[in-house]
Amino acid sequence: MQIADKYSPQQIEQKWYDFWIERNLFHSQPDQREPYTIVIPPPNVTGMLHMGHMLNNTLQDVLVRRARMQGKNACWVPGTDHASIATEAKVVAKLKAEGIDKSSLTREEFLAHAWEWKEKHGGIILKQLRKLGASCDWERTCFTMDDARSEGVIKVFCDLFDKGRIYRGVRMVNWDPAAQTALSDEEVVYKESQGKLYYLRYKVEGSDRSIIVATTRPETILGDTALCVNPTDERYRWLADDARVVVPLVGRSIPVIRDEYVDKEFGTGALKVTPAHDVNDYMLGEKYALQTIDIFNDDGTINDKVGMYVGMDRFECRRIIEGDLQAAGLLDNVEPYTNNVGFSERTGAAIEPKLSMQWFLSMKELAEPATKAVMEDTIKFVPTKYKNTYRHWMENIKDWCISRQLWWGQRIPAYYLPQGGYVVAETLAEAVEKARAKTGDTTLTAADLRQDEDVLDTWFSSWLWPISVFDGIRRPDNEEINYYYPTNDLVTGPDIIFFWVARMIMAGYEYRGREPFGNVYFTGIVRDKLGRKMSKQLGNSPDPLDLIEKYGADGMRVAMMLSTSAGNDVMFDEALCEQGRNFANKIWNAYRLVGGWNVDDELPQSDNNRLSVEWFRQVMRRDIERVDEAFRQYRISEAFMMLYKLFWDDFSGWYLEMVKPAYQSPIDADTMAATKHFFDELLRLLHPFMPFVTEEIWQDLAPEAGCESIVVARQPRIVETADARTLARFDLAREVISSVRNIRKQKNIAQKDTLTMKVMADENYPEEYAPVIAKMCNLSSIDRVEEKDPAAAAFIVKTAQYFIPLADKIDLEAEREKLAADLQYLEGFLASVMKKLSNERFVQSAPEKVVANERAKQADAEAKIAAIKERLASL
RNA sequence: GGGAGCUUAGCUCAGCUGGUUCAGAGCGUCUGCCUUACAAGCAGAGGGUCGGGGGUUCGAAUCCCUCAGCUCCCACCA
Repeated sequence: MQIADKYSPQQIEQKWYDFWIERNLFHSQPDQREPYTIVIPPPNVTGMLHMGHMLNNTLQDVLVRRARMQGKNACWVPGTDHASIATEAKVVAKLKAEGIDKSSLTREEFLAHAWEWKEKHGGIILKQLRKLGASCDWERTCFTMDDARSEGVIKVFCDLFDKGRIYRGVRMVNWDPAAQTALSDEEVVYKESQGKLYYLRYKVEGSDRSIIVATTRPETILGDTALCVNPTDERYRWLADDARVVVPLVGRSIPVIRDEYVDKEFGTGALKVTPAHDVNDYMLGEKYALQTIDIFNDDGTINDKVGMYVGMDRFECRRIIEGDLQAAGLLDNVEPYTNNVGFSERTGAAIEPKLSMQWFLSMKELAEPATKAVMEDTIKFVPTKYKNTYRHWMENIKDWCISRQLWWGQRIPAYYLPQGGYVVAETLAEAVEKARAKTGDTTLTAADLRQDEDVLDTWFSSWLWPISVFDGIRRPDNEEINYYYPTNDLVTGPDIIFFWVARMIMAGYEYRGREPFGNVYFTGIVRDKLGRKMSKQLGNSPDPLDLIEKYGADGMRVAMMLSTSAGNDVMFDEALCEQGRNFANKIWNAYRLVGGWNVDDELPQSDNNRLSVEWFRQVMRRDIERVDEAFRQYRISEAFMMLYKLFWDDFSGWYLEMVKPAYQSPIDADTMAATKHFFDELLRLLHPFMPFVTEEIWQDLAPEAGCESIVVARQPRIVETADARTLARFDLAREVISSVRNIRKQKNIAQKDTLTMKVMADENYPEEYAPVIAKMCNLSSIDRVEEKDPAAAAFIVKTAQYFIPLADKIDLEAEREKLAADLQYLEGFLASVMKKLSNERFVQSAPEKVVANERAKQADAEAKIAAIKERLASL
């Protein structure tokens, strides 16, 4: 076989992905096997693949490929999310660039544009996932706004409405003036921002005194309907109980109220109350029956309620009003001030608290079983620290504002009646029926009904995802949902634990009566190697597709595995991709070696080869067990690291070197068969992590007739635990080999120069490995001797002494120094052991095992010391 | 303001309920090698008083207290 000495992923990855797809190897349908299911966290339909997706989807693919190779019916369901606000914002921007204003379009026209955009840009991200090697069942690709999912959403809305869980009402909500929609609390991110604190002068009516009020938002004086001080505040004792003040510039007379809510320490201890534009002020307004004046239009400009600054943007207004207050002598002071301002997660606009009519979902009852599920580990969180976060949120859960003033999404199925009131129904026809029943007016037709303009929050569809992808909402008893639900593992980021994870759990219990998944693996955030978040502005976010192009998908996946541990942030460094690529190349070259061997059927298996094979068999057993255990604990990168070392060090560095025939010499059939078997097992173990290079080699290795791909081959399983003695004895041999190499290096003797070795053996001499030692060290002979050889380079492993006769090359002084250093260390070590053993309290209180071990250490150290002293004396 | 977590080699991290090789791994660094699988490699080496201080214990990286620094989540006093 003539193959390149460098592995070229670019040439083979597409080939094998196509092969897998042609054979339909990722497709799943219910059968007798145990199912293993993952639903993808649906990325935004018009999104692009970023490093976070790479991490997340690599992990999912590792899990699903491994499950598939364990003989489970593995099903990974892909799909995308319609991402209401984000997508609508993109479409609006695109139309604007074309000179089309959204407000000039009808709902239907706008949606036509939006669907067009979705068809054009939608699903690119899923194509990109194929480059990574994701083994999704593409036939099952879903979209949160396709017919099946949308019908499910509407059905759930109606159901929850009928159950009395959904209500409509006027509440203070987070208003995004850019998107012009309400947002849920979770969609608001608070950031510290540099602002000013303005001290405004409110003149007291019928007095020449005034009250100074500190505020960060002077423009909201237009909506002031009261002034509030703390009743215990001495500074305001002089105010009459029914005192009134005049709003600066506006001239409106407002009452002074007294409430404990006001913090005397802040500013001047006086608070202006604007019930329409501040959550706390709103509560005060309710409590004291204050007037509510909403001064903003939906886009954040000033409306005409007050007749001042009309049409001006809120921030512009703030600037102008500052000047006007100054000019009127009503601005006492301005100082810099840092405060937390809420911004829209999607559009970045500063949130405006706003009173408006919205739909809400009552959460308390839904939260109960969902909280329990996680706290009692029916659903396991990895890492467990997120249980606390989860519980805290669930126990303080607020009702969910589910309506959005957008067009891109599922329209709320509420229909308003001409005579007032409304009905909620899954279809228009049903709505007409309900309307007739409700009003008694049998002449009502569809044309008389007006459907609510709002759509539902995107998360109101994604919370159903683990159910809806199997059509379990519309057809709750279908074969698929019964088979695949609950899913097994969910891999996602902790940033959407409330948005998504918690709500899926609630929906799971509400609509299936049980958990939607068994385990939730939280990944960290991908950062650059300096620890900064990846962002477009910083330009520190590499394009994953470029990296795949450069290092191969396997290299990329390895980079992800090397940099992650559950729940910790990922410090990504391109050097890790390089390491991944190098590893793929290592595997490739190991195969070039083995593939190039010629078998001689007549050749008997040498002791060397028999020993090597037996040793490596034990190594495999030991490591497979360790890898299994790591997977059980979801320590996935640790599992990978074990395999990395197993392949690179034990297999390539030791085993292959041990059995490698001399140049152009043949190998015996038994050893070749064993080596191929090991290689096959290693490839299977590595396949979930590195699907492409393993398939490429595995196909050539062809270990299994009738199995078309490593994708559906089985993971190696151990039937017997590793023999610890074999492993321990080999470790001694390995130490001998290292020692000889050291001598060669010190004396500058090339590997090709043959040496001989003498051993003063005891039970710590791994004699059975003599052939291996001889081969690895290029020794022509290993002889047992009873006497020391003073004219040789010597070393000691445990208590056995080894001598390499070197004629004139020994440096006695150097050896003496080294022995003296060893001696000193060992004596110190022995002293510390003796100190413990001579301590009665240690001997009494420590467990027997520990004491016995200390005694063993003592004996061991004493024997070694004796050997070294002996050696020193002979020099 | 409330809560959670982190601090171990130059970097990224592992060290589970205190006691074997408890001070580790990978990468990087340094040294020597183009030895017919692989220089994307091989053989070696150096490197940390486990953030500071105190305590419990025969024994602490591991448990407790305290101080310092960092990160995240929740709340949102204008």
